[in-house]
Amino acid sequence: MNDDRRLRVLRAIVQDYVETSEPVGSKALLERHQLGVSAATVRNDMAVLEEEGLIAAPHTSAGRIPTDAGYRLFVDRLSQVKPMSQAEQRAIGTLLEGAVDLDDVVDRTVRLLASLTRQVAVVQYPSLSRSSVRHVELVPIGGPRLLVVLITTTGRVEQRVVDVGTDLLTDDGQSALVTLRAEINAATTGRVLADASSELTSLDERIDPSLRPLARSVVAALEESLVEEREERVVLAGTANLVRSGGDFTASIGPVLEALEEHVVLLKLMGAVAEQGGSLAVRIGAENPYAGLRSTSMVTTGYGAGTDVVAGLGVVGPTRMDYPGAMAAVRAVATYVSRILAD
Amino acid sequence: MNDDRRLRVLRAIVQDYVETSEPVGSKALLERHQLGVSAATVRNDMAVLEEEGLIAAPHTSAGRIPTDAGYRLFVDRLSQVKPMSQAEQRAIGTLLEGAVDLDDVVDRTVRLLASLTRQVAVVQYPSLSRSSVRHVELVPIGGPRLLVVLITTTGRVEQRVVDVGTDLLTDDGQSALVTLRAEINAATTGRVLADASSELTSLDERIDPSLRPLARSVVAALEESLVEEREERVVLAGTANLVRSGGDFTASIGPVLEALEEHVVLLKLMGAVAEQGGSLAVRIGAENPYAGLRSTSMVTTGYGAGTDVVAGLGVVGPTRMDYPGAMAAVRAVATYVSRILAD
DNA sequence: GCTGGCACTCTGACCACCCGAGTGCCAAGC
DNA sequence: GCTTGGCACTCGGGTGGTCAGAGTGCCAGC
Repeated sequence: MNDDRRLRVLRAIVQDYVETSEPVGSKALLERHQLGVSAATVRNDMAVLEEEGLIAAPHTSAGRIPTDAGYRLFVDRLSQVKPMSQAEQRAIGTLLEGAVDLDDVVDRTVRLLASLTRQVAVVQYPSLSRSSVRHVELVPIGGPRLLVVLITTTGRVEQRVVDVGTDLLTDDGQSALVTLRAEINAATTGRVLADASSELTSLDERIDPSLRPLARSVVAALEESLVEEREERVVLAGTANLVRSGGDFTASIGPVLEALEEHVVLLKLMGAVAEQGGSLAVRIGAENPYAGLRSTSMVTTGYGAGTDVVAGLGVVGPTRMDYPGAMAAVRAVATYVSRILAD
Repeated sequence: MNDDRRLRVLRAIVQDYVETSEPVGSKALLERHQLGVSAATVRNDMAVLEEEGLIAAPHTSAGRIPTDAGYRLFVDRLSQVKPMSQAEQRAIGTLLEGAVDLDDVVDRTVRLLASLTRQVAVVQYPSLSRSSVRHVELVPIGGPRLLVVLITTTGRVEQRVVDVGTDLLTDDGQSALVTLRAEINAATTGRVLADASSELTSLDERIDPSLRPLARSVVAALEESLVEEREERVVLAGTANLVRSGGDFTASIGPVLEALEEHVVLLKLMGAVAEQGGSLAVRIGAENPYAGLRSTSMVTTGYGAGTDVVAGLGVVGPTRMDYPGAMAAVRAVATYVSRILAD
């Protein structure tokens, strides 16, 4: 009973504080929520909550604000992700379906997420290493030069030009190419890039010895494309929301902006999420391993073509953030993007 | 004589204000510059400069700060672009030469520019419409499906898949492709994209009638790639510098961030510069047509492969900005990037 | 275990004050 | 005719005091 009400008080405090961005006192709470008890009782509850480290008072005679632990409890047990309205769902769908290519999908997604949540949105480009091979193409482009094209399930296209040493425009060259192309596609199509890479190394033994020199240069080029780390990219939008976000940390906005420019950091955070199976992850304040983001929270999730998680997306904002709203938006957007990438 | 000294005073004011970001008074000026006259004289000069609208006093008993017009005069007549040191030049060169592809070049460039100037750096992706065709490749990828690849002189690769209606893996199909590929490359290689596009439309008449259906689908796909507007992209770095930039407009940082997110706006501004021949352009404060950027200045220039201007780059910062330094950095970086893209 | 009441505390707003930086102007000097 | 030293004036910003309000903790009673 008692315990239960205390949690209701905590929830009310979080909600009010998120809305007003001012410390909330016992009286204000009573006015805005039907708690059915008096201010004094609420005060007692608050005292207990403070002892438990869930809320804190900036100074003696101000209201309370939730601590990181308070938000954590709120997110874990006191809130449910509020579903997006039909209209919002449709809006998301139609906006994203208008995209013409991968760049455009990512661009639209990040802007959409920023405007839905009024926070900073972060979208990771579909990661090469977690996507799989759709097709490999070998294109002779004059003399001994060959264009090796790798197309992934996420729509990304990587290409390399290699010099294979022998003229490819002869009949022999052509037929060698046809064989090799078939072999390579048989070995790699549909596989995750890492697997494809290991398949390729064993290809050498299975193939006709006369083709080996050619095969080796092509495989080398492909491996390069496959292990490519640098292609891990993220895109941001809505950084302006940081300053407008309620004067929360207007002062300390600098470090946050700096942290956001460190794409590597963001990638790490996204990556960690994607690993853990793609469900919604919330990182609150100091839970964040990176100093610059200690005063912020992140809501992230994985997305990908169909059910494979190939990248992450999410939002970054002040710890005083509308968690249910952000979680709903992040989840909804991820679902739609995944659906679109599946094509 | 008189006039001359007055300009020296203006220059001193600009320099001091840029450095200290505090209104500069007559006494402070004397301490830091050898003007050879007394404070009273400087005061008289200041009064005149104020009448001419080149400087202004925030309030009665504070020093003066330059107006937009004052900065303009400073940039036009009182400053020379200070050359970068040998060491800096080398650093720029080696950093940029390490880039592995176009994305990487742009990424490194924008970060470099941000850290050199400690401002927000903006780099436009080499614009498709102003670059030219390096090579067109046609790749059959099974059945009637054909991958059309367009490679530009700036290293950008665009591709489209088209369904041409007939099977291409037959002997007839192959030889048709070879012919068409040769024709298309002959017509387009080396041409600016717009020209290439018009060449293609006339190709239809010259080609063997039996190839026309095939040619038409390929040309249609190419045209799509060629006119592509959406590919106009910009990349930003150093937004954190905005807040750290001396508390200048810490309050009004929001609108600026918003304006910077409007990539279209930035593109317009860059575009305008590129048009006018690629020389260094400086836009000061209210000279800027976009409301959000009224309190900022931009230093921009064009760059491109060799001498062709294909895109713009520059920095955005407070009007109180180190113009000579920014101009030097922008120019130097543009030169190096152009050189690298020329390969 | 809840409630009303009361004394206490702290912040933030408001105000008055003063100091110092900086100005404008003037009369004298080169 | 420009330059200079001098002087009165102005105004912003910092300091310190006061006050009201919001909020708390605690206690005694139901």
